[in-house]
Amino acid sequence: MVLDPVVLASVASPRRREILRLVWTAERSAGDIHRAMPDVTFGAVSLQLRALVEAELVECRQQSRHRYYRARRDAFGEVGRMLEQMWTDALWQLKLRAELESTRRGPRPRRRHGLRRPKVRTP
Amino acid sequence: MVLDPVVLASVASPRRREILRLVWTAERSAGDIHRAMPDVTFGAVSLQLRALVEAELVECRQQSRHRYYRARRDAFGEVGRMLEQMWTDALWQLKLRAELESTRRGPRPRRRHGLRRPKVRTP
DNA sequence: ACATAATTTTAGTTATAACTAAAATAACTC
DNA sequence: GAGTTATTTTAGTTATAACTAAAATTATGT
Repeated sequence: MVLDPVVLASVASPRRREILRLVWTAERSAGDIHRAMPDVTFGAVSLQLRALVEAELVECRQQSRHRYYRARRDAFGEVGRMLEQMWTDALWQLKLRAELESTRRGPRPRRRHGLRRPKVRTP
Repeated sequence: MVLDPVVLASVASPRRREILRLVWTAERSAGDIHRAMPDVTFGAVSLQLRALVEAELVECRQQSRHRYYRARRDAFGEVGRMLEQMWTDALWQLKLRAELESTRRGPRPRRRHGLRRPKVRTP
């Protein structure tokens, strides 16, 4: 099995690597994954999960209201071992945060309409 | 040496992989590289070469009017072996062309000003 | 049937990668 | 120093990845 460009493109994104790390050894629900990534919206996580499923790198199982995702580790070939090795680095989280910050696209999160704090009256 | 995100991002681009293949085992001049890639302008090649040099994955030597580029193979770690393996695949060129087509950005090449064909008079 | 919870989908935004064309630079030749 | 060759740089274009907010969907409990 030769190195697949789809695998390369998928793991080149720090956000997708973050998700892959979470679903690498155990399955996790979408909400669970989102709670581990407080710097993005649920929608953004859902879209990346869809991309990973479409790339056939992650699979999804539905049970009641939840959807559980997990990595298809065998689909990564040698890259899988490299990722695992990467995650043993004590600094990987720090490096990941830095990369996420520096490569961020799209609008920055604004306060959601329904969660706006009520104005505090200054008497 | 752990897997470097810079290496990942660099080799995730099919255009840069194409260049890396050309400068992997021997050094080549910029013009030489461009002649092997007739679907892009010289400028585009030059910019990708600069990106690879800045990522410290390629080095450049100047001699008279030419600049010779070559890959710093040791900087790729395990990914280097994976690329080499990829290039042994009989279909890699075909797959690369397909990927280049499908991921193309920017304006399509237009006929250059100076190379415009003169109008043929229809008497 | 209705409310709630989990998740996806849609429509719109932003930043940027990857290109183009053309101008600029640098080194050589005459 | 004018012309030629090799290459880089600049300014502008285009397509798209990665996001947001909000609406829609789906399943479950009451």
